[in-house]
Amino acid sequence: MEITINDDFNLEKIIASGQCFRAYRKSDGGYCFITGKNTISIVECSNGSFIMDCTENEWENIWYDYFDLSRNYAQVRTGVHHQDYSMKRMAEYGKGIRILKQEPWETIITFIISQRKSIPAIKKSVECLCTMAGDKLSPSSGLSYSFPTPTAILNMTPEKLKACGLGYRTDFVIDAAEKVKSGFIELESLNGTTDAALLETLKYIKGVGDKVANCVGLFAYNRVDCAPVDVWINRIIENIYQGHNPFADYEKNAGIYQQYMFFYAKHEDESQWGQTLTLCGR
DNA sequence: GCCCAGGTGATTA
DNA sequence: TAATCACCTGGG
Repeated sequence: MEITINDDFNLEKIIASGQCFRAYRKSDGGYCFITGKNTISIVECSNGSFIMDCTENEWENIWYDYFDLSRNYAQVRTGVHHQDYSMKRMAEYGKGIRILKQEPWETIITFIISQRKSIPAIKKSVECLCTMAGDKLSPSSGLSYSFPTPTAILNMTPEKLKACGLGYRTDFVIDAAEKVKSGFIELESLNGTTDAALLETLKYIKGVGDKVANCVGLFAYNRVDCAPVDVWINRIIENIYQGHNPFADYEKNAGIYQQYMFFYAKHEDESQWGQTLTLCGR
């Protein structure tokens, strides 16, 4: 089907904004995403519309929410504080990014794995888990396996988990699987909780601290006021905001601004930050 | 071969 | 509360 999207929607930036670890750009220029057992391939046309290999029904029931299409990001970008020139610049730089609504279970595990790892290493570990313990999907896209369930993870031996490069995170992943499988943590029912309760519950899992919990809140539960702070965000706060965390001033959409900031920090050469941002006024 | 990567939890003062 | 440190492993 073909569709026109009248809002920020840049697949390249969405993938490069570090919120998902399995989506990728195919050699034919199409972009492939996966959630649960559903995969989609999207091609952008020269006239700005998009062609996807799914039915209208699948688009409306799965992908519309996955890409957070009910939110107007162009409008969100106008919410930058008048005097915050740096943020204005970063939001413009990251225009097209959207906050994906991913599977909570997969998001928990992938972000536990992400600690102290480079992005290529994270992707490799995640694909290894899927290949070893995920369900085989009908071919058509390059993603052949779903993300393994808690039970499937627990059926792997610790040795096999370690073979995916999990290292000391192996115990964390097992702990997460046990807490979810046993029902100690009910991922579905967390949808109705407050942010504070959600983060607190997630942090019962070993290896889930402030940063990972906020990532899960933002990228799986669509809590766009959650603003995870990692080393890249910290570099901007130290170098541009003189140690003051600006997200306190952006309450309800803080997580979206955080994502613009992360994308900027990650992709704009650090030697340019001062010129592009600080000299922009303030 | 070295350094460090989208953090966290334990330990110490 | 705040600061310090070890931690598996692999990519650059």
